[in-house]
Amino acid sequence: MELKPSDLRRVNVLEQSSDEDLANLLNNAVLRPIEEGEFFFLQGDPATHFYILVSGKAKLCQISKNGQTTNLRTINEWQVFGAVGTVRERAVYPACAQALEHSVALAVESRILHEMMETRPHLSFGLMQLMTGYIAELQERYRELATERVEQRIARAILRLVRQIGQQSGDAASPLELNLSHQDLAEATGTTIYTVSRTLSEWERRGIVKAGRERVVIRDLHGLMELAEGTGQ
Amino acid sequence: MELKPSDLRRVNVLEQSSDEDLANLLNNAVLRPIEEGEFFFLQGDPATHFYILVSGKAKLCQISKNGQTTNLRTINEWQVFGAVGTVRERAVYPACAQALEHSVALAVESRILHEMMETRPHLSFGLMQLMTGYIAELQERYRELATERVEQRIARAILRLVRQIGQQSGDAASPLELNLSHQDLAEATGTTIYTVSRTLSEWERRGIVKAGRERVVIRDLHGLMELAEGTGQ
DNA sequence: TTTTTTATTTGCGCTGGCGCAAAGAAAAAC
DNA sequence: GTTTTTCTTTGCGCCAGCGCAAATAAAAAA
Repeated sequence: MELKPSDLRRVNVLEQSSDEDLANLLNNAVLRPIEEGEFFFLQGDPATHFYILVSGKAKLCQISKNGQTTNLRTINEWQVFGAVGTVRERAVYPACAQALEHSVALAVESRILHEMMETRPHLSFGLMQLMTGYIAELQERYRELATERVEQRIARAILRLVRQIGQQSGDAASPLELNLSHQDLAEATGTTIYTVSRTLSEWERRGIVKAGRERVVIRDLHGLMELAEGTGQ
Repeated sequence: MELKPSDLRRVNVLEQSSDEDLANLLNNAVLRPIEEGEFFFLQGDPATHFYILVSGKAKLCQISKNGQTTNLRTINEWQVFGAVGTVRERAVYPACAQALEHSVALAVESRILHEMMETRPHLSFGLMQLMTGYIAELQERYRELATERVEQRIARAILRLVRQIGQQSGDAASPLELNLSHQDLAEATGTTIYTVSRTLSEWERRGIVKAGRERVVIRDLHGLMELAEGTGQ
């Protein structure tokens, strides 16, 4: 695979960048193909590069000492991740990035973007917008985890993914089918595969979803939204 | 109370700013005194201003529909909060800011800082450093909430506050006494006042802390750290 | 001082969700 | 095809933590 500078305009933060800048980024970057399940970087690694996901799908997660994984967010094509190093010298990644399928990311030296941001405010603003959006989502999910029941959190997680994918594909019609395992859902909502399974089974009985192996089909979007809102009880 | 431009250098982000810039900020700002329990802003309000806490203490929190409060972080003197509006037009605050005691904050028009950042990269980097630090903390707390027991989370919350205050006062000797109610701890760790009370009572029996009304004195810092690490079992 | 308010403690019962274990089902590898 | 691996389901027992209710204690107000 070969990337042209202009391809990078598909990245939100780089929309308005000049050809020279984009070429400069490419010159200080390498394409890193990563197999499913492998890591782009681990929590605690020196944040020497920031990444742009070129193809595939990945997730940001934290792994606790006892081996439990917590999903923080999913990363889709042309999204930036691991950008802490562009902001602070000798930073380390505060989470790990794992490929959910065979994926390719462009690893760009943090220093380069940092230097560019010195003179290109739109880059800083783009990155800050990413950060504030991410903070808002994290805060919301934190509150959910602290105050809501598992069923509600699973409903929200599914709807969040639906929105994310719909937004990315630009489709007006929501994709009512998701590829995600119970494991994924459990890690994203802070519960266990057993509880996810029981919850989905119950929903299937009620005609809200249809669950398959690593697949969830939404049958009653409205009903699911009610569950997410905690209405219904 | 009257603020001099140079006072603003106590704010991390503004350390390196020129006198003119600081004066400019002050000219577009007002001091807002807020009584204990009242709000600087609510979640969803238009983010027209960003704030610098001049005196007192505040917290960022979310309040869910059913009235439950979740504490996101505490804000100490000379810290910046509510800065989303400086990054994006027509942004709204993703959380609310509540005074924990009688407090005064400088409310600066978001637009001003935004304009300054166009030409002063160090401001952007300062703000981004705040954001990345906050993101790292949120991610960590999210994982804790998803994977750890209540006892461990309470221990961590207490230690976090100790570190925060020690860092702020610049004291080498940790302050082993905290002013915080069970309510605060419950909201910060996603549990209930009952469980906090039971946990502290148990710790008191074991000689780890001494609990009073809106007060926690740490007797055995090492023991508390072991609880936070999940060692001990 | 007394009264009122606010914070904390604790007994008690209950339940949401955990997690083992074992079986079933779908996919992948051979 | 068969075997192996991976994912899902479900019965079962259990317990961490919830939350009411009532008592107690400490502070604040009168």
